[in-house]
Formats: sequence, structure tokens, C-alpha cells
Amino acid sequence: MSANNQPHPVDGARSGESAGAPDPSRSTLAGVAKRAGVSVSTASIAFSGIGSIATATRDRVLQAAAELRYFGPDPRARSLRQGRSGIVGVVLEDRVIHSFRDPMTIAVLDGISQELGNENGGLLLLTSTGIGESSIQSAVFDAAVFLGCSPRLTRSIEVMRQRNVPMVAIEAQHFDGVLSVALDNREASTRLAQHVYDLGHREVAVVALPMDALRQLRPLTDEIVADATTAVSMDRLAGAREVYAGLGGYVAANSSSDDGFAAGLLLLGGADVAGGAGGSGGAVGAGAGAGAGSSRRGRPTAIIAQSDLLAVGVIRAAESLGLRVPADLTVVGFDGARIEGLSDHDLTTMVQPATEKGRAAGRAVTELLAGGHPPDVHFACTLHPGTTAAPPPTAPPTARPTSPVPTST
Amino acid sequence: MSANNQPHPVDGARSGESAGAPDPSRSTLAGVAKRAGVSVSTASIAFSGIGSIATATRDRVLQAAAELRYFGPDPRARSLRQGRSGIVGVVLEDRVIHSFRDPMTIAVLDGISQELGNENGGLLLLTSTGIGESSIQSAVFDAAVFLGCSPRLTRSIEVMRQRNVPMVAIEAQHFDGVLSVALDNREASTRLAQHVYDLGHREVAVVALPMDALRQLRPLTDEIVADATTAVSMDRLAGAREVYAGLGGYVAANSSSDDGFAAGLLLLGGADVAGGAGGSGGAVGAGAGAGAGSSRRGRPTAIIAQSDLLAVGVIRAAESLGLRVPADLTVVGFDGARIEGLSDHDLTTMVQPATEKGRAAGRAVTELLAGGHPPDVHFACTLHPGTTAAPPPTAPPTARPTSPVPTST
DNA sequence: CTGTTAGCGCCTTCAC
DNA sequence: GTGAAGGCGCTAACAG
Repeated sequence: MSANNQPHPVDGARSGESAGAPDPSRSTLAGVAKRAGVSVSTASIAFSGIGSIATATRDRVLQAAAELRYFGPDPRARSLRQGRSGIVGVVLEDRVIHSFRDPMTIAVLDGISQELGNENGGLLLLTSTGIGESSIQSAVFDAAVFLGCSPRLTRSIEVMRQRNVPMVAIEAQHFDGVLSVALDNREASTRLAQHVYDLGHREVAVVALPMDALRQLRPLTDEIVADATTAVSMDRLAGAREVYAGLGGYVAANSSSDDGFAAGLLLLGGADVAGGAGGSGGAVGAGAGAGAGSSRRGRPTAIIAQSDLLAVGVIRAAESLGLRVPADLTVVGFDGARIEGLSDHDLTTMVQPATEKGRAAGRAVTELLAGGHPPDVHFACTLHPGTTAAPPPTAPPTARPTSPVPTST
Repeated sequence: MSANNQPHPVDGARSGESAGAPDPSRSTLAGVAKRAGVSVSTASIAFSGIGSIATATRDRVLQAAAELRYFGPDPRARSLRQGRSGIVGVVLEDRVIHSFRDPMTIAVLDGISQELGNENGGLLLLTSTGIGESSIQSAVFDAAVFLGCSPRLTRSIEVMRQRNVPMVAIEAQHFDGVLSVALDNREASTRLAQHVYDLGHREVAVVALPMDALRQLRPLTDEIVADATTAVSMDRLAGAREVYAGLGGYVAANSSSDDGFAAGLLLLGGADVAGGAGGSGGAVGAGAGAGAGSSRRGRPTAIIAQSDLLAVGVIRAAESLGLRVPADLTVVGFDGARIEGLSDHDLTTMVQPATEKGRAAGRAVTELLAGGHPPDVHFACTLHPGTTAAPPPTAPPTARPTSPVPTST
């Protein structure tokens, strides 16, 4: 009889604990209660403070606890019983290292943690590695925040929903039952492109953020766009294409200045060099339908980078080729990351409230956990004019058509 | 009778769940078993795969689960029963934002996550906010990694020890029962200082990493050193002082180029300006005992920054004052962070294997959880000569005493 | 103010 | 290959 359970078979069994049995059944609330001569529930109250208890009794309990070196309830048991662990899961799209290298991600994480204030227990970092997804389904947390995640999470989301785990998605596509915190990526991108257009640029290329799981620097093709799964880059591209229809360029492997540099070289040197460091095909200049004006597909006079990191790389590439920014080349970014080391440049970019996004997500989580039904949140970007955008070298300085350029396709 | 427990009082009670009761007692393994016409234990086997089960039976169970939208065991219950949650806690000294801005911390985190591979469940980020410490004591995790933490964690460590939670400390002081992963900070720092010395520098100042909880840029005083709680900065200082006895300078508020910049201005402009932007007292030059050679406490000819970020800031400060690096000023860092945007400079620094540190910690955690007793780990730094260190403008190029300079105190 | 009682959801030894 | 039961450690109703 009596199925003897030993959930902690580590000690005696495995390792050769040399010291004299430091764990003859780890002290438990029951043990403390017994030693203090009270019932477990009373002891529980002594620790949680929930319910009333005589000071004397509590002292007795606490002293017994001290003697037994009992420091408080086991978090695991507590979380089972209460149905709450205090942990908020943050699901990152990428390997941790990539996420951490992106100042926007970091800002968002900081915002979340600001609002959650670690009184909740902490942030559990998870990654959606695609296959398996196991960790996200088997991890202990009360609420989940998805950070720019792809639709492959569908199943995990279903599981969470079934478990009544509130979910918030930042910059992801819409999922039913998942609160959305997002940016006006498309509109902002249009505004930025319009800014470039108004300066007179007609030969323009884009360096886009990754659009799918395949992390590789390559020319932006229709297939890639068609199969894209990343909302942010898609929206930013769509926005720019409202001004520059058919805008072409490169897709980066990730948001890094190294990738921006490589793409920049391809775009700026590639026109002549043809087949530089990896990109096989074309996709330079204003791509398919170069807007009104010169249809000559020469070197672009402006490059729209979908992130500031990429933009920084592009600027470096330009300078390494002897081009001056913005005199010879206009470069604009996106994010407002305030990347240091840009020498004298003040990057022209769309500033997004990254930390605020995180804070909003954190607040939403709090409300959801309290049973509320907060609404979706939208943020707007603001144009930072900066000093890296100027009229093209040879263009008419005052062209100002505000309507989209028609596609030539 | 029958104390009716409802650990999840959220639904009906609080929020006005309008939809038709999506959670009439969330599906559980017992429910699945009943529906499949088997016992719970059999159903459990169907999910865990541990134990033998007829294929037909398993299919029946899985189908029943699908029908009930049961997606697998509840992580909370599982973790209580098994005594394992799969979560590894990472305790950061600072607010998340500070940690995330430090490339070394990020590299370490990446190393940890590489080795833990998220099959374990994920990294739980916790911060040692000093007061309370509650979150670390009440959070669910199986093992803890402390990242450069101060001794204020003593109590939390005691709790973890009592709970049999394996602990690994990276770059922290020694704690009993906590596996240590560390760097030869002191020795490396000495080597770097010697390098500077060998170049002929005698007027030297340090920009130190924070030494205690008070995050504020201020002159390095004896009190600060005496009360220091951060092992890394202490060790690096001690190492440098073996070459430059009594080395003085500033303590930064955190490892950032902004702080480096501010400290740089104080050190380089401060000698004349006296009381520039906040630092009241002296602490410039080679401090108390300016080493052999000129005892004139003028502007330093070399600045030893305790991190690359700080060094970058110092370089910017120097250049903003019209000083050329390294012709007019030698600047050395520590870390090997490869910070971008340093223009043409290649920072002279001690390169530390940060990712490796994280990996080692991750591996140690794995072994400890498996019941092993892995040893402490030590890593060495390598000097990267770089291009930001050169002989001082007016110094004899070939001074080469290898023994420490005696203190004048 | 304290004790009793009934599980949270699952796993696991033991018997069949 | 499957079923039956005990309990991980704790908390929340209720009764006294």
C-alpha cells in the first residue's frame, strides 16, 4: 500500500551527497505547523498574511520556521493551488541573440518590465523556434506577450486560449482573442517615403527587414513578398510602395548594420559591378516601375532602410564607396533608435515609441490578468527630419506631387 | 461540507464573459481519461510516452483529448508533481534596461540560452532589486544564474540552497554552494595597465564601472573603494593599481558611452576647468601617488576605462576637446565588445570570452540539474593591441620597468 | 482566532 | 497493458 512518491529523487540516489543528509525531506509548511503546534492553515496565514492571526501565534510559527530553515511556501505548489505563477511569458521570434541585438526589441522588453515591475515574478523569455513549440506549451506562465511573431504560432495561441492565458501581441498580425499593440507602420512608411519623394528622389531602393523565417540577405522578389509572414516589414514595404510603386531592393537577414552595409554595397556598387557579393539578380533602383522622371535604372539616389540599424550600415557602405551622405545619397531609416557612433550624422527616420509599446503591453497584461477587457492599442510614429536626407544631386529641388506614382506594371 | 475550491474565480465572477461559457471547468487529464474510457494513469502515459501503452488505446486517448480541446498536461501541476519546471532563473543586478544595454550582459545571456537551448523551458529574468527580493524567492525555477550580483543576495541564496536549487554565479564574489564562472579580471587588468605603462604613460586615470548600488558618476574615493560591493570593478581596479598604485579617476553610473563621455570631459577638461559638470573634488591624473616620472598632476596622457562602452565615450570626449587618439591621448577599454561606430579606431582592450562565460554557466546548470558536481570555471582575457594606445606625446618611448610603481602614500 | 477538510492536476508505485 | 490510489505542498471555505 501507500504508493511512496519521491518527486525529488536527486539527493541520496544520484549525487554522492557527502555531507550529512542536508535534506531529510525538505522542510514544508506542514512541518513548520507541527513544530509550532498549530494547524497548517494557520501556518499558511502566518506567511501569506491573508486572514487574521494572533501576533503570538504568528511569532511562534515564524520561529518554528526559522528553526527548520523554512523560508516560505514552495512556489510550485503555490502556483498550482492558486492558478497563478506571477510569470509573464515573452515569446520572441528569433534566437535570443538576435532579439537582444535589436534596440527596438530591447526597448520593448524594458517597457514591459517597467510596467510589470517584477513584483509579478519576472519575464520568462521563450522563443518560437517553429518546430516543437513545446517549450511555449509546457512552460509555466500566466500571460503571454508575443513580440513580432509569425503565424506559425497559431497552435500555441490556440493552446493558450484554451488555457485561459491572456495574450498580447506586439507588432504581429491579428489573432483572434489576442490583444494587439501596434504601430502605424504602413502610414508612417508612406509619410517617410513621401518626404523622400518631395525632396525630388525618383531612383529609390529599399533595404527591407526579414520577411520570413529564412534569414538570408537577398534581392526582394515578388515571391518573397507573396510568402511574407512578418507583418512589420510587409507593412513598411506596402507603405513605401504607395509612393514608389513597385519599389525594389534587398531583404536583409536581420536588423543589423552589418546587413545594411552588405545591402548598401550591393545597391550602390552593384549597378556597375553586377553580381557583387551574393545577390544574383537585379532589384535595384526604383525596381519595376521607376517613378515619374528618369526611368534610367542607375544607382539609386535614395535608400529607404526599414530600420535604423540597416540605415546605419547603408550609410557606412556609401561612405566606404566615397559617396557623401546626404549630398550624393539620401538614406532614411525607421525606428528612432538613436544609434551611437553615427559620427556627425543625424539619421532621418520615423521615430516610434518603442518603450511605450512595451509599457502598453505590460499594462494590458495587468488588466487582462485582473479580468478586464482592455482595447487594442495603436501608436503613431513621428518624422525626425535629421540630416541624412537631401535633394538628389541633379534633381529639380521643387517637385511636389503628393499623389502616389502610378505603377508601370 | 465539501469545501468547494475555485482557484480560477476569474471567469463568471469578474469579467462579463459574454460568450457561452468557454470554460466550464477547463479540460483536464481526468476528463480526457473518462471520455476515452480509460484510467487517468493510462491517459498520462499516452501523453508523456513514459511507460507502455497499446497503440489503439493511445489513439483513443488522443482523440478524446482533441475532442475536448485538451492540449497536454498543465505545466503548473506537472511542475509540482515532478519537482521540475524546466525554468532557469537569471538574476540580473540591474533594472532590465541597464542590463540590456550592456553588450557583455547580452552576450552572456545568449551563451546561456545557447547551451540551455530552450528545450528546458526558457529563461526567467529576475532582478535583485534589493528590497523585497520577494520575486526571486517566490518565483518558480529549477536553477538560478546570478549575473554579476552583489552580496545583498545572501538571503536569497540561502533560500535557494535550502530548496536545493542549484546556483551558478557569473562574475560575482564567492558564495558557498554557488558554482562560480569567472574571469581573470585582476590579472587581465594588470596586464593591460602594464601595456600602457610600457608605452611610457605615467599620468593615468581610470574610469571605473559602478562599484555599488548608488548609480552616480562621481570621483573615485577611498570610501567608495572600501564600501564597494561589485567584484568586477573592484578586481579590475585592483589589477590596474598593481601597476599604477593609487590610481584615481571616476566611477561611472553605469557601463555606457554616455557615462564615459561625461567622465572623459571631467578628466580631460577638469584639470583646468576645475569643477566642471558635477565632480567636485580632484581624483584626476594618477591620483595619490603619481608613478615614477613626472609627478605633476596635469591632464592624464592615458585613460583606462573599465569597459569598452566607457572607453568609447572617453574617446568621443577627447575628440570633442580637440585631442587626437592615440597621438594626444591613449584610451584603453575592457571587454572586446566590438562596438560599432568607432569610426577609424580599433579600440585597445582586453577581450573577454563573454558568450563562452554564458555557455559555461548554461552547461554547469545542466550538469547540476542532472545531479553532477561540476567544478568552477575560469576564463582568461587576451590583449587586443588595437590602435588607441600609443606612447605619450612627450615621453621616453622606451621605459620598461616591469615591477609595480610604489605608492607615495 | 484557529482547526478541519477538500482538493488544484498530475504522476507513479503497486497490483492485476 | 491497464486500473486504483496516494500524495507533491499548499490554500480557501467553512465550522467551531
